Amino acid sequence: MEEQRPAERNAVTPVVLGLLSLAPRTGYEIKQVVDRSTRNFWAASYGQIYPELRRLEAAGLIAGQDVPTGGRRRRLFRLTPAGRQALIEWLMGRETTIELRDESLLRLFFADAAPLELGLGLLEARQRGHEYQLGVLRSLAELPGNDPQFVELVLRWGIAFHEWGARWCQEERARIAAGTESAA
Amino acid sequence: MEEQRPAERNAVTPVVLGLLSLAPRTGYEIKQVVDRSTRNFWAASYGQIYPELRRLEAAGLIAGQDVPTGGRRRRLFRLTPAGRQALIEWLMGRETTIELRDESLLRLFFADAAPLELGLGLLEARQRGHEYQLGVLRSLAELPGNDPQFVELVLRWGIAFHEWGARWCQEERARIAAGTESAA
DNA sequence: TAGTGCATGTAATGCGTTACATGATTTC
DNA sequence: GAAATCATGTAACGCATTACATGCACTA
Repeated sequence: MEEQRPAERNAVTPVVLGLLSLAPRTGYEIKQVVDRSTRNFWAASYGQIYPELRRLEAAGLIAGQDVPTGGRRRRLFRLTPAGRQALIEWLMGRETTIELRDESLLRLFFADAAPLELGLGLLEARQRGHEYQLGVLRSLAELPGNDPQFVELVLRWGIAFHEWGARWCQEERARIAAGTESAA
Repeated sequence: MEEQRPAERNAVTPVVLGLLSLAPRTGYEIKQVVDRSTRNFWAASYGQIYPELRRLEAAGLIAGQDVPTGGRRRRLFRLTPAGRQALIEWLMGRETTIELRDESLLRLFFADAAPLELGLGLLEARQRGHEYQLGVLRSLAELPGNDPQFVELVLRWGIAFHEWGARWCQEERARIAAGTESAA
């Protein structure tokens, strides 16, 4: 028996619909924008994007038109009303996947197996990682042109998160160092 | 031409080595511990753990012995000196993968496509998620028995992170609500 | 004219989860 | 004696990344 497929969304569906809700784009452009914006909390690759664009067009959620540049073929997609509806339904969705794979935390977790200096070094490296990301995001925020408020909100989240993370590492390093002194 | 494989580590290698550095365990127990500790930042499944245990034993990094409980077979693994060395080398490693897949942030990012109340609802839902995780981790922290200091450090990280995250959501909700009032 | 960027697309690869199979032991 | 838990193990599945193939356009 064939299953009914209401929309059959997958991991890239919301990214494609969402980005097209902000502006019409080609598959190539979608990938570029993802790499400069959502990549840090939601990645997507060509191998997902192009098949998904065809699927969503067949489902009537997006509409593509050929807009060649000279002899170079180019297909621009825009969101249809049905697509906007699907996006909003996803926004209202209940279940929410959140997954983290953080090797830096894993190293910290097992740092008791090595001398204390190694653990302190891990904390310092983690702090530097936060500070680096902070630099990237801050330069993004300083770029001219104002984003929609929730896009800007998420950028602010990233900045605040890395600020917090760097501070936390700093404080814990001081804490451990202080504990070592009194024990010595 | 056959490649030289120095250790051929994969994603579960450090978890297995690390957990066995704390205590000898069976594959089943490793899975249990992972699900109660590292799962939130580094997951592992049976399909990875059991093959990896055999692989690591063949490589001499861990040693298994049969310790049946009555007629139920049971194989306990412990770290060898070579395994401890491999763990420390991983701890000193330079490249560090950090990946996040956070559908809640993705929804926020695209919330401009819907009425403002929906975006505020997303922030509130995110805050509740943080508060829920906070409850889980706090009850973990209150459990008797003291963990090694870096294990405890990572638990503190989780608690501090969710405290920060909940506070951030709260503040941004207030911020947006204030902005709406003055605009009205 | 060589190299980079725009643009589309797919095949192969690798990996992790899910689901299932098996069987013993403990608990209610 | 039924259900839950301990314990091991693997096959199938789904999914995402990587890598490659193709070809045009721009620029140094």
